[in-house]
Amino acid sequence: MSKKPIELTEAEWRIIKAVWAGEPCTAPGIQSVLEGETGWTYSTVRTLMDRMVVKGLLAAKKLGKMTTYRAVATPRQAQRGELMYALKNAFNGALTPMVECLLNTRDLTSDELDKIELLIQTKKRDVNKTPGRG
Amino acid sequence: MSKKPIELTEAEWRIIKAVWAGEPCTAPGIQSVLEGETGWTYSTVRTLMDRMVVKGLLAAKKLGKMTTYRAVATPRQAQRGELMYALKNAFNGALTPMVECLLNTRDLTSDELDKIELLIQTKKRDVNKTPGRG
DNA sequence: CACGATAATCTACATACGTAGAGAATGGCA
DNA sequence: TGCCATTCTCTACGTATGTAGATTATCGTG
Repeated sequence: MSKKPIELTEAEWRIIKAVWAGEPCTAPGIQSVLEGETGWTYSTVRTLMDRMVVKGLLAAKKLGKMTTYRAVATPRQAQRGELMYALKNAFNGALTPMVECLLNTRDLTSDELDKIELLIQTKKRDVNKTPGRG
Repeated sequence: MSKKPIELTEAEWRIIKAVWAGEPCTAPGIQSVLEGETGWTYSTVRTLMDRMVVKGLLAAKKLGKMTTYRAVATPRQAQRGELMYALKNAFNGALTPMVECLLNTRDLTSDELDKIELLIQTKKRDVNKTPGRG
């Protein structure tokens, strides 16, 4: 039942983010949105989108002469998939080292640190409420 | 000068982790280590390793009939690269949401939470010492 | 020195990915 | 109704990736 983790290439990320931003949408629409940053032609965008449909990342529906697309994968799922990939491969599933590496990745503002600390605190409260997993 | 971020495929991750674990090493050695989990033949392992040399991930040196390999990419670099990929594509560079998603990825033990909280606290102290960026 | 075990080299092939052109279809407007 | 613009469909091609077989070279041993 549980869908296996999603993995997206950079090109696919660009596409799906544009789709999320304006669902439902058309290939020409996405192309014009991405044209500036990528320089992709209509053909390129269309090919990518159709391949993503095959992969189950997007869904397409034909309306008259146009095809509209919407995302099947949610931002959460996609983000999760990316994280799982890194977690599994780069950190052998160990979450704390991954967080640590992330925190060292760049200088954090004290604002960011505060936010993250708050997240931890909230989590802690949850852990105490919800009986722990094994 | 600054090396551009490293990205590894799953196969490459397996290889490089085995290499890190026993540098310097040989292809037959890595193959026998990975045989159980992957079923890869010598040819497969060898091809992967040589391609990784071309990419600058590993370095090879010939000693008599054997070729020994060592990693060029460090674990830090490789992990960093993976993280950057996710950060850039899945989170548009926003670190806090990434940490948040990570924390929601699975139930954390209160031990893990403590460790992470400690990391934050340490960071906070650093921020106060080191003059902030911008 | 000849042979067998081990390692190496070369070649191959299917699938995925990035990128796109050429030509067909279709719908709206003059 | 015919033409033009818009969109679609098909095909293509180079590189990357996963996977590996066939053949050759080499080192140590008898």
